[in-house]
Amino acid sequence: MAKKQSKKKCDNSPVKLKADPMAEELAKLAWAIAHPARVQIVRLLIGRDACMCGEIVDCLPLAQSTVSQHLKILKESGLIQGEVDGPKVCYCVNPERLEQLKQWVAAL
Amino acid sequence: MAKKQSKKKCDNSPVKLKADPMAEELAKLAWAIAHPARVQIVRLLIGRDACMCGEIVDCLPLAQSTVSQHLKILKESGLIQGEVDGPKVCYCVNPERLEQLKQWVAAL
DNA sequence: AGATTCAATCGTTGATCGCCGATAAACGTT
DNA sequence: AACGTTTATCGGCGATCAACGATTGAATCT
Repeated sequence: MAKKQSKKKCDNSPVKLKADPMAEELAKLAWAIAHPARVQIVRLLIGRDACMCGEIVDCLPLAQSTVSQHLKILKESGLIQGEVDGPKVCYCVNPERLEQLKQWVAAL
Repeated sequence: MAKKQSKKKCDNSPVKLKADPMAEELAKLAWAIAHPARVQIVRLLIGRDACMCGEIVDCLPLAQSTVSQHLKILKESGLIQGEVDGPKVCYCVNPERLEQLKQWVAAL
């Protein structure tokens, strides 16, 4: 039987969805804020423009090493950046990257 | 010296940042799209309004069971919903939830 | 130099993810 | 009732996450 045409792919493209670089980038950014602690860190930094690492630790019910891990993840995503200020480290958001996240989500 | 008052907590609240329900909710939504495959699924559903599960499977280079897992995660986040249509299941985005994600991210 | 402070890193542990094949469950069809 | 189709779930595997304490590294202050 002619039967199952239901085997048609989406869109009529014969191949799989190509590895979408934008999907990967968005996923990476979303992953950065896919944890309550990281959301709070980002919002804290946005609200204060800049913040010492120690203050962030004091604001969260987590160990210093754990917070440092989250900061590292956020830094790797590009959402935040930290510059050394003497013995301390001052963190702040990367506005462009944050804007990129906002636009990509808005464009969904 | 009067010394550095830098020992001050954030905001001047003596306690830790309270468990922020909004942060958890946003993290949950972000987590839903924190994987390239799930981003592609969401975009696919947005672009087509609705899509059978089988079609989604055909669009991704993943096993059927894996796609089903991703769909389950997306469903649990509320971003998509699926209604049974005979032996098949028709998935579609939940516009309100998607809008919520957009607004929360935009409000960052 | 020595002591102190601050932050990053290391090493460990338990939980979860992401993937798969295989199996089960739901439904329509013959 | 038996079959085929479609989707969800189960079990297993390796990899990664999230958390912590302890240690190290860098910079400042006595």
